[in-house]
Amino acid sequence: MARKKTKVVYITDDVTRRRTFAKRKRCLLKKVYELSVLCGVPACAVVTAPGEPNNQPEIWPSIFDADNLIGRLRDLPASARDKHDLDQERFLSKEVERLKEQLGRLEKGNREAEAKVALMRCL
Amino acid sequence: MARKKTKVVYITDDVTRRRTFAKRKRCLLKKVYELSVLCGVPACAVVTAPGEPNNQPEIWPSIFDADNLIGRLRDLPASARDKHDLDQERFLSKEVERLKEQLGRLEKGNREAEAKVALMRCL
DNA sequence: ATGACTATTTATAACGC
DNA sequence: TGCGTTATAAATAGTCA
Repeated sequence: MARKKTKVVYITDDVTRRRTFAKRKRCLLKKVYELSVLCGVPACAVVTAPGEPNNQPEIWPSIFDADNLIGRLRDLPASARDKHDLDQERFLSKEVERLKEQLGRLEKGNREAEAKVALMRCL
Repeated sequence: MARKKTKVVYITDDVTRRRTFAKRKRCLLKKVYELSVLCGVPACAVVTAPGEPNNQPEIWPSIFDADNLIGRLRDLPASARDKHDLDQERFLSKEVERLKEQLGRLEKGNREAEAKVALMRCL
């Protein structure tokens, strides 16, 4: 994104990819930290590098915080279940549906498409 | 960070903080997406805004992926986490396996919820 | 508050060692 | 393979519509 505008596609050259990974990972975690502090909100990020040498997973703020935060979110719908069964039923059906789609994509090994779709949901 | 260099401290002004939150959250999720695609690595981010209006947690790529990724790291023995890594193929296989287990649990939960609703209709 | 618009600060791709 | 440096691309704080 500097000297030259780059497309968001997998970097095939090992050296370049590892270098980009290291740089961007660092900045990403910094951004998560800044957002968390500036806005006083819980946030976490996890990045791993399977298949790479020296693949320490990077987790911010910590694996415990991350696990805790995500676990809480995951359990939220469950706690609402007792009070709103109809909503919950709908929720579960949707989640199962989504998981099935996800499963299909994973089996095809099409993670990029999945990532794009996920991003579109967020933007 | 533009017009004026800002310190990384909690933004007390509600309007400013919410605006900053919205802008930065969007960019952050984009960064996670880019890193994931550029380097072909699993990554996730979670951001929430408790106490704010419209505080849907933002999770990328999805809560299941995030939970999966973090759970996997948590469950890994420290030695495996530090020294070695799964190659991409084994990684994907494991992910699929885990998703299938999750799918089974969800379906079970869904059946139970459906049964509950059906029961309520009779009472 | 929602979106567009800069002036600046940051992030970073390509180099250089 | 790793670090600095530098020229660009991106992000973004403040502002106005």
